[in-house]
Amino acid sequence: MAEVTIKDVAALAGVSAATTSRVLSGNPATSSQARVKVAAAVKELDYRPNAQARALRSTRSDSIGLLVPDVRNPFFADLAHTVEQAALSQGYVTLLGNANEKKVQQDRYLDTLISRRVDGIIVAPLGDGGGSIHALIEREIPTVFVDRTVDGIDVPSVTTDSKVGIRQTVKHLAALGHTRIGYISGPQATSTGRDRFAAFTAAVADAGLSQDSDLVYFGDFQAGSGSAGVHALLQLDDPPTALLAADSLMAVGAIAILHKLGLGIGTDIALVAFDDIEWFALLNPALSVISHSVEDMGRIAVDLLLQVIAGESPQSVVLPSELVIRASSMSPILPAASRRKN
Amino acid sequence: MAEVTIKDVAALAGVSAATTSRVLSGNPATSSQARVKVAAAVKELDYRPNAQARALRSTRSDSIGLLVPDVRNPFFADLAHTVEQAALSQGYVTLLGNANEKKVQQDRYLDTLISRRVDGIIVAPLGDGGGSIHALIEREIPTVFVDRTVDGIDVPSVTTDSKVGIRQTVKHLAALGHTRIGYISGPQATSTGRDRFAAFTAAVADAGLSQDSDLVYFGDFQAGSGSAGVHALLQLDDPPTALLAADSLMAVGAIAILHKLGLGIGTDIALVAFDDIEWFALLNPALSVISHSVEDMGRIAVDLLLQVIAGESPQSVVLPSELVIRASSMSPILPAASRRKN
DNA sequence: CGTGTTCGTGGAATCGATTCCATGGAATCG
DNA sequence: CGATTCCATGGAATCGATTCCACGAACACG
Repeated sequence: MAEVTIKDVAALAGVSAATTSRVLSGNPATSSQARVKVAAAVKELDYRPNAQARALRSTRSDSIGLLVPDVRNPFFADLAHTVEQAALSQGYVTLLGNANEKKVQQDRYLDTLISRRVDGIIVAPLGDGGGSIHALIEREIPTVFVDRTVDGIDVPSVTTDSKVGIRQTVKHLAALGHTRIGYISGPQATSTGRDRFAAFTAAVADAGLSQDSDLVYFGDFQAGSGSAGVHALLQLDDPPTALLAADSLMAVGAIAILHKLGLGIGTDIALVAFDDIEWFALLNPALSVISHSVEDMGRIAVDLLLQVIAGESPQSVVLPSELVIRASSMSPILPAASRRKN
Repeated sequence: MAEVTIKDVAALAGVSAATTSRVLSGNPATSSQARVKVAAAVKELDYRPNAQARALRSTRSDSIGLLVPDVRNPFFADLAHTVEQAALSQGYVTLLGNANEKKVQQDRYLDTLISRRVDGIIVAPLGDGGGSIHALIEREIPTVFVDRTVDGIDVPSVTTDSKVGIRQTVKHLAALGHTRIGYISGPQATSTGRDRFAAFTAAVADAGLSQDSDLVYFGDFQAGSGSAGVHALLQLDDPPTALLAADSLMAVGAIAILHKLGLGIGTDIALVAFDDIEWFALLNPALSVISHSVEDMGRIAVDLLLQVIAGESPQSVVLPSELVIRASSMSPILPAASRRKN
């Protein structure tokens, strides 16, 4: 334990620990001689303050927590990246937790983050307001929801307005002649799952398309359920001619099984995905997507959180979504006769 | 500041803080009555120990740091995921840092992690052994390198033996008739960049293929340089008929520009990428890859780190790599006459 | 020239938990 | 039955930094 402490620095600089601390924290009540002597001693000893001790006394840790449902989901990886960069530029370090789409793991991480006394938490929540999410509110720990929200819990949030993008998509598909659109939905236990489903239902009704409830498959935002969804939808007596997947991972699963079944995306069946991912444009055919800005979402989430930490009560922000048409949904529908049936 | 401390718990339970601490840390020197009373008080007050104070006194923080060069690189996102899960199962939380392929940011994060007194650090290093990497060693902070290493710095590591996979790839491409293979290399400032380049050079020589140095483009492991590399290689007087990209992001860049140029992957030009990513199999045509196990890498890195923390000196581990042939490199080479030239 | 500010500084208390040490009561042994 | 061991327990020191408070020197003003 040859740990260098503030006392060692103080001794070498020939001043007290109190003065050393003042110099290090930029307190103006210090003489220039003290400043240079301390600076020299710090350099000489390669001193790094113990963040734990500092946090214990000053009750701020200069760190925030970010809890995402799944780091491997490119959308959340991007989010982690932007949040982390934005936080860093404000002097905060980000502790990343991965709930792995499991409520118990979410609770486990929230507990840990609370224990470590992070200054605030950004979370894309899953489940209802029970468990540790509730504890956050009770302890008045600065919290911001990102991407998703939780009913009955009133904290600032940054979310996407999925209505516009989904309405555009349905209209676009209808214009190509599609009347039966299959929807691979997210879980109704998440706010994004519910919102997008509601938006889809409304858009389909408005466009006068089939509202057959068989056309909706409820997945879990993971790749596997995208495959399962396609499988189920294609086995209908009157299968859909276009598909909309409520997130990128389920779209990946859908693409995988469509390949396997030998169905041509964009020709045999149209496909649109929610969430824009760099690679989707590289697929052949390129995938149409409902795009929304991760960068804005991450940046704004950090902004809001810092405001909450500062004691303010910022308004929630809703970001727009927008359809980006690519080859996977460009061809007009084929006459029924020439379509294969699975 | 309605923070619940161990004293509150002690008071409610009718015992001292010392006893409460013993109960909470599972010290056997406690009576069963004390245990039940403390447990009840903890529950009643919803007490969470202050991890900072605990770490300050006990000099362990039960946390490890993971520093990756880029979270948005799916390979490192996967790595983050497995490391985090493996660490969690051993009772450690992971603090994720993102160097963003920048040495200054790497140093910034290492400093922060050192300040926070993490129990150990897993890092995929960039740059030479200077800066904060050096400080890690000097302070004898348990460190493990993952994926990459740093010359002259002797810490346990988990890396991939790229030789086998690259040799298989070159042999495979040669068998299809390719004689000029373009190589989009990683930066020579990273160990993986150097290793893979050396392996490629050796394999090409062994197979008796063209060793034209113009066939090598030096990129930076990011998508943009993949595009730039393809661009440069195709402008040669005698352009390559097959390409090998040294990581997944550069492969993504390569695919993007090949699409843009209207060149058919697997037909006009063969393409193989290092790093297996779930989506690569979904591309049309599916991408041939040199695959290595991220799961193993992450799990073993955590294993090694825990051993180092425990004071042992484990051996470094080298994992195998292997060629997975898919459609992007399956067709025999076309006769030169029928190939378009760019 | 004395009184009153201003200003840099050091001593000491403090944050919340862990842990050494001493204590007193119960259990065990000769 | 007295002496010894054992064991649960509480008091107090401790980890490393921050910050309140008081002190003394320097300076300005009347």
